[in-house]
Amino acid sequence: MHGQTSLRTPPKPTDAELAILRVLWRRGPATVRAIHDELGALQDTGYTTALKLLQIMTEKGLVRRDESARSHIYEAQVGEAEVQRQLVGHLLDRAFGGSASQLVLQALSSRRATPDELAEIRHLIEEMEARA
Amino acid sequence: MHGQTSLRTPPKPTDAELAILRVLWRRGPATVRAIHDELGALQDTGYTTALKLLQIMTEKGLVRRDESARSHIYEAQVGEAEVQRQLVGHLLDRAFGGSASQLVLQALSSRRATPDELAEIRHLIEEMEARA
DNA sequence: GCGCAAGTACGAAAATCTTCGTTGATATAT
DNA sequence: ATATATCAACGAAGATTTTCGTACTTGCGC
Repeated sequence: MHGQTSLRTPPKPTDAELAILRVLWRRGPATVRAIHDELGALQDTGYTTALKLLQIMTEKGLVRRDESARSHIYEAQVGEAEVQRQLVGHLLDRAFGGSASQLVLQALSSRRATPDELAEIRHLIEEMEARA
Repeated sequence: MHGQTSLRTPPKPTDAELAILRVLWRRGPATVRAIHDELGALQDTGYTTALKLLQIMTEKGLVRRDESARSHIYEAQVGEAEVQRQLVGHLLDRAFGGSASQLVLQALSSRRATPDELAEIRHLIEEMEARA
């Protein structure tokens, strides 16, 4: 055959692809029209651009397509947490020499976290420390 | 006047550019030859590839070039922490909807941190909480 | 001085990513 | 049933990134 019906981990999504995945993760399966409308609030790209991206994402295995209806329904085929880990791991290697604490440090200095968030992170750390 | 002698923040470095910046951050100012040799341990690209990248990075303001000697000396013009914050901030927006705690969570599940690192992060959190 | 080694500059190819126009098919409203 | 709107497919242009090959320059050894 030819297409990427590979069983491997799908490639790292690009920026434009990630924007679409975020819509799918939030809204669940959707048509190109719905996705484009949702995106349109922030971006200003044409309908066929979203369509083309979704076709490419299907080949890459990032989304799955239900063609039973005239308006195809697209659904994320990669999980949000999975992709997040992939991207964080990539950044960790590329820019932080693998040091998670350095990344956390910069994350927290890059955005002021809310007290609730800080408490949440602290609990997470404490749990990990207890477990170790 | 033509080149980017802009006063603005330099653009986000690409992957290949970041690999070079990492060498410069670690070793300090260096020639193309030295950078290429250092890179060559991991990558397998030609000398002129590194040269071209450094020329482009100079235009972008990511590095500065001292042309006084025949072998030009390149030096990082952006700080490591600065770029790290830029990249983390970008990832935060693109993939985590701005939620630093979610990013920290995935960072720590993507790489197991050492007890020392965990303690370091916890102290950082406690400091931030005390300050708030 | 001459030739070789090492350097920079430049153009351009290859790969990837983003964007859209056009075409042809299908449903919908009148 | 005919016109209109909606949709998928496709090709291709434009942008960016990564990669070299080639040409030109300059220093150095002999």
